[in-house]
Amino acid sequence: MPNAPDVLFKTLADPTRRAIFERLCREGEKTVGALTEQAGVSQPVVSKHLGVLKQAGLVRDRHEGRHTHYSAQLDALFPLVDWTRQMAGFWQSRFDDLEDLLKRMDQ
Amino acid sequence: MPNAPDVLFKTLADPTRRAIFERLCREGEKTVGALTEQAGVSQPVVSKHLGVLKQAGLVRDRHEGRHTHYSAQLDALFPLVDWTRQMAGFWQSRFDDLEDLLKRMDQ
DNA sequence: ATTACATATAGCCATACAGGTATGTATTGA
DNA sequence: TCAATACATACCTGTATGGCTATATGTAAT
Repeated sequence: MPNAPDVLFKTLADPTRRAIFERLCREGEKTVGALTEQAGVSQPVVSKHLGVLKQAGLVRDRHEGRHTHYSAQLDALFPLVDWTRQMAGFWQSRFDDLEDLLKRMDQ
Repeated sequence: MPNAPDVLFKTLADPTRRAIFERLCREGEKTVGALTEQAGVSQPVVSKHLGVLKQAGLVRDRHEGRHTHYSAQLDALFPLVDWTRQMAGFWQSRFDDLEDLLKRMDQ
């Protein structure tokens, strides 16, 4: 049972795949063909990466005739932000604990 | 030439390794032995993961006799925060562009 | 109907890597 | 000095997966 951060880290760990996602963030909706032109890999590979991104909720697809338009779903990144915040939070609270300890020792 | 987000995503993509890092964030400095007890994998595997985390700058080690204490280096997460912010920023600016366009069309 | 085009799927291959066991290297203690 | 402990390294193995080509599917155009 992979949790949200797990899926996100795994999905974004591949440079090619992350580059596709970044481009969708920067430039908005794009077709598979347009993405393939700059991806440096074959069209089937791009399709596969888009499938993984979609599975992770990071992109949406919209069919229009024989074209498929993909766009980034930014809210899917929230678990990542949340995870980072948690890590920072743990860090901070341990720091607070230390401060508390030092204060108590000071008395 | 892997950039910072690349290394971080790759390093944190493995659940076992990320769990080790999370534990160091939550509970602070720990020895390899202590980490191994709860990691669910053998000691050599834990050592290897710690090596990867260290390579990524996510942990520091401190030698004390025959013990090695590892601790999380939270600032190493910054490129991740930065990357997320960038993605959100692109999204936002494209949104602003759209708003601008609509405003111009409104006139 | 037929052809061209856009994308998805299937199947294959090579490589990366997480995990294991065995062993090496230091350091402590008897 | 010798045994025990703590960790790191070496080496092997199985599996996951990113890449490819070939092909299927579905849509537009002629």
